[in-house]
Amino acid sequence: MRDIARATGMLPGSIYYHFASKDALLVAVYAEGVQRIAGRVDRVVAAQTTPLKRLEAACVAHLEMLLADSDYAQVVVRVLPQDVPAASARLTALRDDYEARFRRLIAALGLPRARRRYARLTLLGALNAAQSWYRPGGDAPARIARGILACLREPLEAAKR
Amino acid sequence: MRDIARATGMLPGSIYYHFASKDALLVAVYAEGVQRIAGRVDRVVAAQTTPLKRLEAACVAHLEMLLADSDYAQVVVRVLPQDVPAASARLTALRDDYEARFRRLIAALGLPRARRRYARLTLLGALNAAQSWYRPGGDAPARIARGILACLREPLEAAKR
DNA sequence: CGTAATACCAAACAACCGTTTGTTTTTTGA
DNA sequence: TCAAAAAACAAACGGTTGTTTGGTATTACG
Repeated sequence: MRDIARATGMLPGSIYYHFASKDALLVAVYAEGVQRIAGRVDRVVAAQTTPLKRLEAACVAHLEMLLADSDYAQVVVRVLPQDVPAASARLTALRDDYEARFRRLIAALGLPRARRRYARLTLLGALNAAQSWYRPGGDAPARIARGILACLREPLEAAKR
Repeated sequence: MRDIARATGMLPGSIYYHFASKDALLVAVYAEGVQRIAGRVDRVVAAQTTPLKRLEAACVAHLEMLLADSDYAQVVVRVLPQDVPAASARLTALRDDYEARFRRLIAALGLPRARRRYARLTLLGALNAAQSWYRPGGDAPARIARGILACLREPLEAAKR
């Protein structure tokens, strides 16, 4: 709280005029982060027409936000609802609401029902994990997103070259 | 440190006879966790002969350790090297050493070079993410591991039912 | 203009944190 | 058996933490 106060040019106590507690501030930042990512994803998805193009656009936007807007994204990805018992329900709701976008995008692909859930969890898990191994020098976020999506599109055992 | 002392029946200061600092203790737990997971993975991999069976066995063992032996696994998965600057090199080395197993297992599949890296990162990212959404009621760890691996084996756009 | 809401300051509170120091108990081995 | 090494205790250290309280500028508005 003292670090945040210094960064905003306030004294620590002044924060409590705006937020009831540290946890409440955390939730506000989390919500803002989710909203920023969701906003961008929604925008780029709307610009595409085929189910696959829409999913790809979502993955690229998701990862670009995760790796660029890193302060908010760090909170959204690394803070798990169970880390903040006092707000876990609220955080879970925000996360579920966001991930529903990918549920719908994947459902549009026409996969068998049983595979949809794992496709979503695999995709989001792999994308989010990129935040921990990404280094600015290597592949650009958009390329990484497409690389991960390609792993789900082209079978592992095919195409021995 | 006080919680750990209580759990081990010691006073807080006594821990410092065994470990130089809190970070040193963290590294020791991390190393022990990696060793436990790696040991089990190595054992089950050795029992399989084909490249694909070996990779599948590794995924199942990895996830079973992650979801069952949850105290050590929690440390190994959630603590990132950059979280502990004083020990980040040591943690990175441990993690790289473990993940090299998957690098080799995937290389044995005969994928084109360019795809191997993303296949590994996608697979490990998706498996590790399961730790945050897994709930004891649902699919068993082994089934989840196979479900995730199936996402990389069967193309996304195929098999409309 | 003046008053009331808004925003922030100044200072402290109590609890908690990782760690150190000197001492005592327990275990080991010659 | 008895000295030495190992292990744990007892108590505190200085610093950090989230938060509260009462006062003070600043702004908005009837």
